[in-house]
Amino acid sequence: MLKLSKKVEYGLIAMRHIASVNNQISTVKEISERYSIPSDVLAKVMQKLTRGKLILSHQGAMGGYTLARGAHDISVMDVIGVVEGTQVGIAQCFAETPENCSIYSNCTIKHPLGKIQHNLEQVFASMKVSEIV
Amino acid sequence: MLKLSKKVEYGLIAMRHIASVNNQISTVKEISERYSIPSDVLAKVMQKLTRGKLILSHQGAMGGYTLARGAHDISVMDVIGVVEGTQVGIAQCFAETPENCSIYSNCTIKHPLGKIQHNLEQVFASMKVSEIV
DNA sequence: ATGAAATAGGACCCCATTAGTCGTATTTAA
DNA sequence: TTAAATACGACTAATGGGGTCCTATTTCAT
Repeated sequence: MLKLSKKVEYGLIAMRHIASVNNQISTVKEISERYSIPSDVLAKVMQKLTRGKLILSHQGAMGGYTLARGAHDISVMDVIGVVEGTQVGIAQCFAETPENCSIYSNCTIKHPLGKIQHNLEQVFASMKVSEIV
Repeated sequence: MLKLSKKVEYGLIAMRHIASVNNQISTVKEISERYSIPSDVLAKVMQKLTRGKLILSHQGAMGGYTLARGAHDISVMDVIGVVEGTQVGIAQCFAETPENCSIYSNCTIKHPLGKIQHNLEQVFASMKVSEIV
């Protein structure tokens, strides 16, 4: 409950890694071996980060990834949002299909949860990749 | 990802309900019908809240539950902590068995995640049952 | 030109956790 | 003594997270 997914963890580790080598090109192989991350899983995460424009991919031999912008300009929230297609939602009522919640119409805690949700987002948004040391 | 469990939602709804009827005795039947919550599930949640000393149980006919202290003195964090036996941990490294994490020794984001974890706890701790309107 | 090294991405499976159900025992007011 | 309530363990079903496998595509280097 309330746990980050491995995908997000891997994404953060990878982003930090690239930043830590001064944004020199880094490969999935290199990162997955360095941090003991299953390479197939990491590969998919990198592809999502690419589609989300947080990193740039360089295809072909000698290829790899670099950051798309400065590490101070990418937040943990950005990574979460891109890696998980959906935005953070601590309850169904903040997901795409609120009606799917079994108690939606009778629920009395939607508004306070919304406030909590907002505060959580701020926590994630305030930490930047550059601060992950 | 990062979602509260139904148990926690049910617990919050129940706590709020009891507070909203001025702490008069409330039954599982009453609450489960009012909010369309499966009564067996709610019953177990109430038992956990009782064991966690957030509410008082009154057994036997005409029994039910009341709050154990003022609604201003019970936080969302309290409810989460009691309903989920374990504390909130956004990653394995903050659970009872950190070593279970597949990348523990090579992980570079333990410290920053710890900081985020702390901030999240503050968000949950700062909202009280009395504020759930 | 060709082969090797890299990203791109779909299909599939395993398993742990969550959510819910069922059955039974116990307590207590009327 | 009965009915209404809590207490609680055992079981099942559903969901999602995490991981593996396979193939295609791109591009550098020889």
